[in-house]
Amino acid sequence: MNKPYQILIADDHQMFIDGIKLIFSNHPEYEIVAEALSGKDVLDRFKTNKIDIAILDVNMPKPNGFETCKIIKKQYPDCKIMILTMYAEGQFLNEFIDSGASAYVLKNAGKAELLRALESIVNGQVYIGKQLKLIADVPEKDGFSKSFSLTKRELEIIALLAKEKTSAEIAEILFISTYTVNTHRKNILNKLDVKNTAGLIKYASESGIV
Amino acid sequence: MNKPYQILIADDHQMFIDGIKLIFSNHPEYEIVAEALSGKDVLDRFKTNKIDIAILDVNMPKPNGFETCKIIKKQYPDCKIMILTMYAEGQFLNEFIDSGASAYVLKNAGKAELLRALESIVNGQVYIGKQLKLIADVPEKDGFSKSFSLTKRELEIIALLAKEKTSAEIAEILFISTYTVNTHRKNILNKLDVKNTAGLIKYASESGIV
DNA sequence: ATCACAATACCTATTTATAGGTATTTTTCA
DNA sequence: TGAAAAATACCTATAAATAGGTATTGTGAT
Repeated sequence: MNKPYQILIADDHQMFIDGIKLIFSNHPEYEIVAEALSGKDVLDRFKTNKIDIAILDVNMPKPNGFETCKIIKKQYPDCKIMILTMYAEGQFLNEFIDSGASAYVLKNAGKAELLRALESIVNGQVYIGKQLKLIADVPEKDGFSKSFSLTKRELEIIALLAKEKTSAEIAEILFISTYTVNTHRKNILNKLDVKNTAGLIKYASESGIV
Repeated sequence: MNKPYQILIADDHQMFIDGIKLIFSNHPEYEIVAEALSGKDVLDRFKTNKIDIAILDVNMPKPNGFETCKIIKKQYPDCKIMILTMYAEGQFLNEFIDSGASAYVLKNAGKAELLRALESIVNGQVYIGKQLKLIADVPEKDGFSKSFSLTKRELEIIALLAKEKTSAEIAEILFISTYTVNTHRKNILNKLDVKNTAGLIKYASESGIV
């Protein structure tokens, strides 16, 4: 086997770092050689360790994930970087593209997706978490660029539809008019280019947002 | 109707117990007659209650799920036991078989699977969660995969619903009456214990049917 | 041969979803 | 601050789904 990839993990919560370490514990192709609790920490670790892949939390203190990423990329252009984020916020997409990172994944993505993202990275590809792709205008790599972006509200409504709620029930839960819910549903169906709720739920399920 | 099955739930997190109770709240065929927060608790409850089915968390304190299970089985061989686990860990499979339990299900399995597992149990079958079966290489004895008892026709209709077809379209494709399609849909919703097509497609998607 | 189940079909009533609009207010960002 | 995007709301009409039934025919297993 090749030498394992040397990985740095950075997050301001030690527990989260431990969780990630656990995932890697039975994956000898990756070796965690450094941990950091802040952006400044990360840069220090880079001075003493050889890092192949850095996994950075967006919401890290001092220089945040994206800022840290840019600095690293300038000094160590060969290092691949994965950005982890807590919430599916679309506005960070531009920052992500700017930062030069190779992967953008939700924290609650689960083990399988984390490993898939790493695999993409080591193969020189860019990986964007499925949930994040839904809310961002990301061109699909296979020519057909399905370009849509679901808003926060639309994602809320999808989540409730997946819980078998009717428009009227959703309206009550969100304190808005049933008319509004139906408008949102109309827009969602158009954006995702599906014909009905069945298609919508199937799409959402496959994309990992429900 | 027959007398409801008397159920005990054991988990060291009260919130989880409450969640399970909610699932049963509109299933009068099951009645929760006891709760326990530890293995020792469970054994105490057995002394005062008649229990038909015990639902035990693996990671319970004192005697854990499997140990508790063995003790119960020795004293109350007629009691059926369902073991719940947080993670899809294969190494517990042997313990499960040893323990004499009747069902082994992931905690995040969802309502439908929980109910299906219970149905299997009361029919004297052994049920192993789909995700667990995948990692455990359990031979497909007759009855395992059939436990959710969807008919061939019902599966066809689910597949077409996932392709965004309406009842009328399905009727045309299958050369049957729309009435018949709707009857099937009614039966499917009942069997899977979902409220509408959204729930149906979500379930089908999670189960790998579509 | 009979029994259970699957598949079929029909009926009615009600609820919910979809499709076509228009239009105002609020938020976000350049 | 001004434009764009998001969220809101309303209206109407039709299509579709859901829920409650009942009932007949085919089919495979004991």
